[in-house]
Amino acid sequence: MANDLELRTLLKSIRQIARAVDIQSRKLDRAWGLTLPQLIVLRSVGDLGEVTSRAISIEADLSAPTVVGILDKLEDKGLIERYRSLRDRRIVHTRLTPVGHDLLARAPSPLGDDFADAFALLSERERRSVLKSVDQIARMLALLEPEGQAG
Amino acid sequence: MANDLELRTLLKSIRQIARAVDIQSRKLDRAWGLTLPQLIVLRSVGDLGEVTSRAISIEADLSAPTVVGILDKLEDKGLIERYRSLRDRRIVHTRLTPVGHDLLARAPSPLGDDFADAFALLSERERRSVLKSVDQIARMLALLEPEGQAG
DNA sequence: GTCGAATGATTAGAACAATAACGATTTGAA
DNA sequence: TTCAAATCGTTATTGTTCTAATCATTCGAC
Repeated sequence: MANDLELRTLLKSIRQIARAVDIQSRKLDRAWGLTLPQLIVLRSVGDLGEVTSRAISIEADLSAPTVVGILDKLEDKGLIERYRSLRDRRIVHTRLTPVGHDLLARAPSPLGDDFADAFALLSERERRSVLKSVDQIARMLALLEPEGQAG
Repeated sequence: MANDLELRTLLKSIRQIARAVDIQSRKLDRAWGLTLPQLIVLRSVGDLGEVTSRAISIEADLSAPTVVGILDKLEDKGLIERYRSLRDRRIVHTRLTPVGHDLLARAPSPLGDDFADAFALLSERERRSVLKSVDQIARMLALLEPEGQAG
């Protein structure tokens, strides 16, 4: 079956990507004191304004507990601040501090400026193909998540 | 810059993939007692025969310490066994036990049979495009790894 | 008003994964 | 032979991430 070989190749590429992203995250941390997930969450806060944890969770594709852990770290670093909603005291809003806003403005491309440059060098056709394919994989994998999707 | 938006989209897809793979790994663990990295390493051992840790590390795209940790778990489960080389006592060889061999033969597709089915339904043209694009991203990201790559 | 269900955030626990540091062994040069 | 360098594997430490369980609060039925 040619399919099995293709699946192995695909899995290997996916693993390489995951590993490279992880390594890039550590590099980012050494250089900027922010890991990749932290930068992504910080960005989400910057994009969404005074945002609930749940909204960040959806925007950043991270589970709620993961978001909380990252927000804890960002708060420790003084980049964000949290406060409970007066309307509904279950809800916690998050917003950037001036320091966080400043850092976000200076932050590099999350996957690294080198990667961003390399990506920019691709033709528009190639970029489109890449985006489409990666999105396709993401969708196909996401289908499996909800238990009992069949029907 | 359209590029920035594209990079964000790409990053988001990559994150979705990473998360879906992680969730799939936990599902695999519940059903088979093996996480995805464990299955991948077990596969590598099955493919490569009596193999050194270093070779597994390269084949499976995992750091040496990570491989050791996974081999520890596989050994605890009785799926592999390790023994020091008589020629060079620094080297540790790994091989499948009969139990490991049997489990490997029954193991499901690492990304899930549902995903494998969905992938098989794609046209050959689509599959090729996906494989090419994902490999392209993997290569572009891998370029950044060696420190001081700039020439 | 009161009790149970639903919702939002959080904590507890377990696994993967990396870098850095270490120990053991081999190799090669003096 | 003896010591330095290289190599292989391992341990220590830190960080991300999930699921499951918990706490506080709100909403709805009565």
